[in-house]
Amino acid sequence: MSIMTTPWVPQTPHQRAVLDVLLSIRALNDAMDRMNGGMKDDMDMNATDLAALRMMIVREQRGESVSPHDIAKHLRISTASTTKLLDRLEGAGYIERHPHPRDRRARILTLTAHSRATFFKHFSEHLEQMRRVTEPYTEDELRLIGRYLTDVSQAIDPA
Amino acid sequence: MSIMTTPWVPQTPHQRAVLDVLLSIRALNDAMDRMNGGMKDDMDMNATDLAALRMMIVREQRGESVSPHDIAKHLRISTASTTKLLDRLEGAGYIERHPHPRDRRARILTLTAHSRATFFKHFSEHLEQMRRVTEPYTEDELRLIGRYLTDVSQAIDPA
DNA sequence: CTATATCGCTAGCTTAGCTAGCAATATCTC
DNA sequence: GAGATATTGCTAGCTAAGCTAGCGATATAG
Repeated sequence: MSIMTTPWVPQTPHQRAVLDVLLSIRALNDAMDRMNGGMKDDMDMNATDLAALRMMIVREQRGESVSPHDIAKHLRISTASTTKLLDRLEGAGYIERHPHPRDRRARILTLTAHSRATFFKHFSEHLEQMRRVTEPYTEDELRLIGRYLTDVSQAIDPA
Repeated sequence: MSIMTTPWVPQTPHQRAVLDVLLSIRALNDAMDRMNGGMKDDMDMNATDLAALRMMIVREQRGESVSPHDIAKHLRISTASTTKLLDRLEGAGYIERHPHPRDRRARILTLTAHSRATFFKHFSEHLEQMRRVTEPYTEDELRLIGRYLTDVSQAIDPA
């Protein structure tokens, strides 16, 4: 059985360490599921809408713009579902739809200040706990960890 | 704005490093959203059912048993929705409902071999990529990373 | 032993995702 | 340029998945 979920038995301490890290990533995924579940309750929002918000926050941080199509691709839902999702988010004052400057079919989506504030308000408790466990590490260690996390993100989602 | 989503401006290189790590965790969460979206498509399954499966796999790895109630709490859905979810998973041959040995009201849920095999089959490509980026790190580095990831999981979801 | 709480379920309602298809616009091909 | 084709986001109507209310069976507290 274990050979199915984790396809090899580690032969060396290094392989064992690799496996442990991969397992801890799965556990982290699971913990994040739970955190997202909690936020969805607290913000009175469904899981998909919250994931869309999270995606927009990440994109904004990178200085990238977001279109309805981007949301659909990211969440793997249809563009029709995306329209409804955006209606909900816009109705609740979380986002705004703006015309694209060059393509008159397209829209540019932006977060409202209210959206960022609300998201942060509900995320801050978790953030505080995360900061608490992060701070004890040295700068070099943090750089290593940051690099690894970025590597994994890219491995998981090359786009 | 940035002061809203990330409530402080780092003053020292160490604080900057902490912030970078926290941001990369958010990016990882985002990448996992996308990975889960892909798997849900490939396995022809909805996001919640897949999250339930993921949770059961993690619990199994820890040697813990899972009840319908555990699923409801984990995913923050009602027990009624959980019953339907379990009907779907059972119907598709992913799980089995067994009687609890001591409590005749309760059930014990188990994964089928088919379930583990299917999950792994669709997860393996991502796993391979993750292993590829993980392997170059030294044993000591991996232990550090593993420890941090476990810390963060616990910080996010103490239960 | 009675009273209360818990477990998982059913019934019926509501919400959110899907397919099909459209108008408007952009881009490709000649 | 002109016509064909592709893309963007939307509406309409259907299907699926979550919710509340409440139930029978069983366990536990007083």
